[in-house]
Amino acid sequence: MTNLEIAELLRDVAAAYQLKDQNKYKFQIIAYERAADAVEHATSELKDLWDDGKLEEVPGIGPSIAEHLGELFKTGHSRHFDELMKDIPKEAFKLMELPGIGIKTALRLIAQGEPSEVKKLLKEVEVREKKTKRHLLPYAASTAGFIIDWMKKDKNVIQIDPLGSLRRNVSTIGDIDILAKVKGKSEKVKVIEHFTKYPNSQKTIEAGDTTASILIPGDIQIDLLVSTTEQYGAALQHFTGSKHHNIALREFSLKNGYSLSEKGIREIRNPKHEIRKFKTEKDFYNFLGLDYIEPELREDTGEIEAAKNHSLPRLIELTDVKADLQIHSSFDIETSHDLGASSMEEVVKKADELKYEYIAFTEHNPSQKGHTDFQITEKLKAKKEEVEQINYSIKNMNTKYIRRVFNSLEIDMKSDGSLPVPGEGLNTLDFALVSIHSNFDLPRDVQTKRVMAALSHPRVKIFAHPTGRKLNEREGAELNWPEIFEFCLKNNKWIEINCDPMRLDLPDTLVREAVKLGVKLTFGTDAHHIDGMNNMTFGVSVARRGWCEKTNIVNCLDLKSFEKLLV
DNA sequence: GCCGTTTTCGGCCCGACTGTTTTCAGTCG
Repeated sequence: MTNLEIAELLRDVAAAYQLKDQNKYKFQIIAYERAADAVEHATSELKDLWDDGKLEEVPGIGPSIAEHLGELFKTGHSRHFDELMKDIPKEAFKLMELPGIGIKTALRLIAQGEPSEVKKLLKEVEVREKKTKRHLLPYAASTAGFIIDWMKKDKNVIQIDPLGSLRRNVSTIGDIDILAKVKGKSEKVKVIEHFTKYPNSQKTIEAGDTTASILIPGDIQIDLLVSTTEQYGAALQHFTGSKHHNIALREFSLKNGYSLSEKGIREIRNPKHEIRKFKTEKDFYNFLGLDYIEPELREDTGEIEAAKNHSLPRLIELTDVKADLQIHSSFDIETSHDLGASSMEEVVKKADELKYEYIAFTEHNPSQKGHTDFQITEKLKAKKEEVEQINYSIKNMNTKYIRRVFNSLEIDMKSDGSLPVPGEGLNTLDFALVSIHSNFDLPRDVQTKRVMAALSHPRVKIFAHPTGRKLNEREGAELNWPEIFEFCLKNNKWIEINCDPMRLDLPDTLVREAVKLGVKLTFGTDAHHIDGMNNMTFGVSVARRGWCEKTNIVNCLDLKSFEKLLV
C-alpha cells in the first residue's frame, strides 16, 4: 500500500467515526484526520517505517493507529477498521471525493437519491480521478498572473498577492488563491463582483461578503479573499497557510492566551477587548513573539519552534547561485538519450547573462548500442577538446561573469549500478553525474545498492534527479534515503536538486532531511535549450522549502572553492 | 486517539459559505 492509499483509508476511518456518536468520538475523528495528513506528508513509505519498527515516529500516529496499521501490513486487513466500516457502502467513500460531499451527504444521496443520480456522480468521481492532476508551479504562476492583471483593472484594488501553495512555492498547485487589499467594506462588494466577472470564468462556485471562488477552464479553482488595509497582514498570513502551519500557530498562540484569525489577534482573557489588527505579516508574527517566517517554511515542520528560538535558517536566494551544474549542449557525441538544442557558445553567453561564474556541460553518455568502448572513449576525447577550446575562447568572448566551463557527463547507470562508460572515457571528464533512466521499480534494497555502486567511481560526484519522479506522471524509485545520505556524506558525493519544473527532484521533504544531515546539494536545470536555464528559480524554491542556506549548495561556491573540491 | 516549556490527564484552531437551516449542520480551507 502506498502512503496515499493509507492516507485515504485513514480519512475513511475518520468518516466512519463521524457516523457514530459525534460527541463521543469527536477527537477520534480529528486524530484520524491528522494521522492521514501526517501520512501524506511523510518522507518515507509507511510500510518501510513499519519494517524498521518506526511507525510511531510519525507525528500523529500513536500506539493505537500504529497497531492497526501493523495488522494491515501483516495480514492485509485491520479488524478494527473493517468493523468500523462494515455497514457503510463503498460508494459512499467514493462520493466523498467530490467537493461539497461529506460522509453524511454521501449516505443521504445513496439512501434517498435516484440510483441513476448516484451512478452519475460515481462516474464524475472516476473522471475526476483521471484528471485530478495538480498544476506545475510555472503554469499556476502564469495563470495567477492573468487574474491578477484582471483584478488590477478595478480601481478599488490597492494591492493584490498570490497566496496559498503558490506563494509557498510548492512544486504542484491545486487551487489558486489570491488576496486583494481594499479601503473599506463597500469596496469589498465591488471587488468581489469584479472578480466573478472575470472573462475566462466558467462558473461562480461561491460568492460571499469577503471571499469568492470561480472555476476557469481546465477545472482550475480560483479563490479570492478581500481584506482591508488595516487587516491585510493577518489576512495574508491566514490565506498563505499552510493549513498545518496555521493550526500549529493557533495552538501555540492559545497557550499564550491569544486566538488568531484572518481578522487579527484576540486576547482570550479580555473577550470584550477589540481585535488587534496588523498591516503586515511581520508585525503579526512579531506580536506573537516569533521571528518572521518565510512562506516556504510554513508547513508545520518545526518552523514555529525555530522562529521562537531565533534559529530560522537564512534561506538561499537565486542571486546566491554561481553556477548551473547540469546543461545539455548540441555537441553531438551520439548520446543514449536526447541531445540539447543550443550550441556550447550560446549556452556560455546565456550563463554570462545569468551572472554565473562557471557551468558544466553534461550531455548524456554515448550510447552503448552501436559503440565499442573504444569508440565511446573517442567521442568523449572529442568533447573534451571542444570544451578546452571553449575555455580558451571565453577570454575573447566579451563576457563579464563566466570564467570556466567544466567537461562533465550525465551517465545513465545500468541496472546493476555499473557505468556504460569505460574507465579511460571517465578519465576525460572533470567530474560526472549519474542518474536512473530505467528499472525504476527495483526493490528498495536492490535500488539502493545500485545507486551506491554507480556513485562509487571517483570521477562521479553527483546523483542527478535522484528519485526519477515526474510530477503527475510517475512516482520515483524507492530508495533507502538514510543509507544514501550516509554514503554521500562519507564519500563526499553530492545530490542534485533538478530544476526542471516537471521533476523538482530531489523533492523538498528529502532536501530537508539532507540539510539536517549536512549532505551537500547541487542545482542543475537539466536545460536542453538555453531557455531551460531560466528554471533555476524553481530549484531555488525547492531548496528554500527544504530549509537550505547557501552553504548547503555546492553551486554557491565561487569558482576557486569549487575547483578545490574536484581535486 | 494523540500529545506535553503551564499537563502522563485533560485538553484538542477558526471562520466563511451554502442550503431549506427559521438558529444550524455540513463542508471547506
